[in-house]
Amino acid sequence: MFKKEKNNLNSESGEVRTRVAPSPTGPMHIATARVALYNYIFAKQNNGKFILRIEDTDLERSKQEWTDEIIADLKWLGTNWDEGPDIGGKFGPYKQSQKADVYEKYIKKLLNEGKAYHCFCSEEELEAKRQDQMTRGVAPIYDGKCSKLSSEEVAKNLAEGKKSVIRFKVEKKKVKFHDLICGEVEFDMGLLGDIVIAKNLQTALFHFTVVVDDYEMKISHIIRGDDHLSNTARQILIQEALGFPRPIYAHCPMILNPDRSKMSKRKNDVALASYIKKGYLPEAIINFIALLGWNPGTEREIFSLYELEKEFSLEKVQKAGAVFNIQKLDNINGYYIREKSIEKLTELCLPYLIEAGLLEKFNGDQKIVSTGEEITKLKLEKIISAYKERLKKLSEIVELTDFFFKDKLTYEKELLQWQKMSDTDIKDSLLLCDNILSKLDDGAGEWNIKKMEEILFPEILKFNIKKNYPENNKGFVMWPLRVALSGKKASASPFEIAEILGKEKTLQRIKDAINLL
RNA sequence: GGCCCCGUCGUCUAGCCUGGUCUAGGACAUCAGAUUUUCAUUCUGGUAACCCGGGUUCAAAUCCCGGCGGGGUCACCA
Repeated sequence: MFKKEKNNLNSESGEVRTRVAPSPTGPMHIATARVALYNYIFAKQNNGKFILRIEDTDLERSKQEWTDEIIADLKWLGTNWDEGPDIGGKFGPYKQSQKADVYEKYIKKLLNEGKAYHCFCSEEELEAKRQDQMTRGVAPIYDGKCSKLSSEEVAKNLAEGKKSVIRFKVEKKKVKFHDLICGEVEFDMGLLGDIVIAKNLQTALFHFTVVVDDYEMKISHIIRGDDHLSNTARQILIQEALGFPRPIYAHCPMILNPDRSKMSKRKNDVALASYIKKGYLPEAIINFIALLGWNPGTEREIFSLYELEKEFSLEKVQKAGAVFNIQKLDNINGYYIREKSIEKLTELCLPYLIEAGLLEKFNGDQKIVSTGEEITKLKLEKIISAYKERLKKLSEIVELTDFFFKDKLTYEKELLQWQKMSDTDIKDSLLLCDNILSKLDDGAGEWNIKKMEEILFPEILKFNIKKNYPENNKGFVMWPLRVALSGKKASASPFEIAEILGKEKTLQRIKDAINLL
């Protein structure tokens, strides 16, 4: 792949204005998030404006709830838009559904100038023709039948109320345009049929509304997905017919499934909302999607949104699609989790613990655990702290720490076994823990990790000698203790857990384990 | 099928424009080791790629041509 030639990224004159134009027909796609990010950053670095436009012309499929989700998602990412209708002092999104009159004006203009025409072909008729073309191995395009209708026939059909759509006459010529990412692109429009730009005067369709809105919103740069590359030529033709200036285009490569097809919900989780729910941090998502198809040309990989505004450049965006690699996302997310302060991380984890029913309600600083017991903010922070390094995503906090919030633990007794210990050995080991740890004076502040190590470690040595275990292998005591306290084979240090659990609960759990044997 | 785009480790990529410094660099994943009571973190090391074939050249991942492969798009969706 060759480097794109350098471009003056600013439009000829005036302000840089970019937009993201999702359609609210489902959850916001992760690819939309990336396109939004690129548009946002590009606008920021050029002192321009970033705009959100909801493309809800398809009334049947568009839903307000999805619009709400798009808004929430964008805010979550931190890619706020700079303009829009006033909604209680804040910027709302522009919505195409509210602009029918504007589109109608332009549709009429094209109709009057003979650049568009009414088409009375039925969908069945069209479908049949398409099938025929396909079987003959020709490109399935509209034959332009209705463009040949006389104005009398059209008037007659219209008067009869015959169902029609409005088609744009596609000029049979080559359309060439420059793309900031793809370079020079050329399409032969002779290969395309006349496109439907509106179902009727009141209902304009995608290709048309995009062109009109980008003009009316004075969009200077259109940064969007690669899948729109071939749409661009048609839209340029509509622009020309309407006498609009041509914006600057930049088509980003697709985000791919592992099999290299366009990332789709059938093969992947594509909704940004679902990543939010799983507990990915906005910093991580931003960083990760920015890197999907772009890199700074250095070996640096960690970027905040603010830093991206400084470093990002469209020239360094790849032309090839990029596979969405969840492992890399997890890695970056883990990094940002580790970067969080304990206070902040605890706050972020709280909703997950509550949703899982581990924590019930708040009582000022005290949180009520599902068992009815109260837990202090400090203790909660200790729990989170113990698991900070193990967290890849926030939702994992539940399975990692649930045992802190339960009364009784359930686990297989086999789990208590370290190497080839017999039940008696395990019992002896646990009895040792019970015996030694119970000596610690809780009231005197002795119940802490340091003290536990101090008194138990020498005893482990003796225990190992007595049992003929390798002297330095603390596992013969620590492993059964870990399982007794957590019920899990992977956990934080048993002492760390014991300290958080407190003396009473710790000893109780050790006894519970002994009873299992 | 037509048209368009793309092709460096498994994945994201640096290098390509301006050929030699590339025995191809980094990151994730993976493997091994260190630390450790487990997992994780951290650190060290390893395995692993220029799609193929021609051509140009003293020299090609880099330039040219041809194949092959992958993807996108061809709606009264966006």
